[in-house]
Amino acid sequence: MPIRIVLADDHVLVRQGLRSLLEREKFQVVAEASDGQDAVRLSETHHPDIAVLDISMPTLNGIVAARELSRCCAKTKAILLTQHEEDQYIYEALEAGVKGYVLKNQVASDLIHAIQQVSRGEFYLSPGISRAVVEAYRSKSDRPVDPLTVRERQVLQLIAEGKSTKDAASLLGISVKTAESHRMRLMQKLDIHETASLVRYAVRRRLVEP
Amino acid sequence: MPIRIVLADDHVLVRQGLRSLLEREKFQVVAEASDGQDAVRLSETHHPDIAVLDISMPTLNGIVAARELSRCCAKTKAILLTQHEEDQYIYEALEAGVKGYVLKNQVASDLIHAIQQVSRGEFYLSPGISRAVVEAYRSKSDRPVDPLTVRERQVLQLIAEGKSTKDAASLLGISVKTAESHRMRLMQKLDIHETASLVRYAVRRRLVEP
DNA sequence: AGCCGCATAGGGGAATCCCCTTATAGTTTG
DNA sequence: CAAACTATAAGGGGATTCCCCTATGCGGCT
Repeated sequence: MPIRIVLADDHVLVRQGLRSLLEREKFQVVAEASDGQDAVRLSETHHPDIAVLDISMPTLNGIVAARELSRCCAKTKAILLTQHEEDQYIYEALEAGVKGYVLKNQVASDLIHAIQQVSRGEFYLSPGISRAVVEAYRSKSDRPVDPLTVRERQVLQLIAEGKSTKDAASLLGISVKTAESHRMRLMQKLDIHETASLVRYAVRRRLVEP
Repeated sequence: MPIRIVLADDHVLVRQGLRSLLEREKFQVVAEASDGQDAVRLSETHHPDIAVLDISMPTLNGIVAARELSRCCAKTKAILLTQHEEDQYIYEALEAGVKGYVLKNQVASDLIHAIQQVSRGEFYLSPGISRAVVEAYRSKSDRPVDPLTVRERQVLQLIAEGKSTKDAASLLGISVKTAESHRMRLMQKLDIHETASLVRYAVRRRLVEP
């Protein structure tokens, strides 16, 4: 029985390329998602062994999606794909229950190994980020976490992507007033008072691409 | 005789995914490059029919590399890959002699078509950017690296810094309504309709720090 | 001379943002 | 268990954004 995979990346072309790679290795890609919410939804449906998640995705980024997955689909193990190796989110990723962390500027065999290793219940980290992991753990005590809750971060990401509060609400399946509440509270927490600064904050935090 | 291709993208994983896709379609990938200089060098060596170039690459970005190619390897036709639907990129790309322009959030068949069409000597543009191309050709005489006027850029910067239109107006010593006019016109020019996207644009253009 | 882009300025209106308040229910933590 | 935090929802209201529209004066180009 082949290893079953859900594949999430917002670039269709990249996604199909990865799919082609994985299928060549006899993995079974049971579903593709172009955003975090889809990735979670499809994982709930298909119960794959592995979810390969790009970090920068609309609606839910890969880390938040991984956190969701560890709640709703404990069987599914998340492997994150990322472009940047100076990623300060490695810590959060590990905290979110991610089992593998693969850099996009590694060779394909790296992802293959990651999938095999993770599906055996082990961890996998791309070469070159071990240092970053150590860094992350070292500064664990004085880590500059942003004080936001998961929900607030979701709302923030959608706002920064250019969605209105109303759009964000319907995308998250909550009331407009609830979304407004989240938005207001996160702005209070961050001591930010306009959308513009909010967006710059989100860009700094790599919640969205500039 | 298969169509011979040089493939350039700084993310190895993405590159190998694309290669897998292309080889499935019986194209022959004769070389891979992880930056623009390599792409040019390898094209000089292998004289491929097509060079598939990611736009964002180290040393030489895809557009500059395409310009080099049109000088040194006239036979090789450049196809650009990009994430963003940025109008001014398209303009620069066409000026650089690019024959195809494919968005990463298009399906793989789009790239396949692009390669086939371009190798036949035609142009190929991903659906959804034709409008931008028309725009680009319409204003062919002046080169809008950034299509904004000085005043519009000033307003944009202040907006992106978190100032309200009113604040921007008083900082520039003009009427609120004038500032609003500038703001509206620059948003029209950029085809942007919310503050958030405006801020991300300003960050990309390095008008403000994220 | 006439057209065009640019900066200036304003009217008006619908939608959205920003911020205040209150309230309930569930979870986590001390 | 109580306290704290979180997610949910809602009412209200002033400020701002977003997008129409018109209009004037200035400089440059053909």
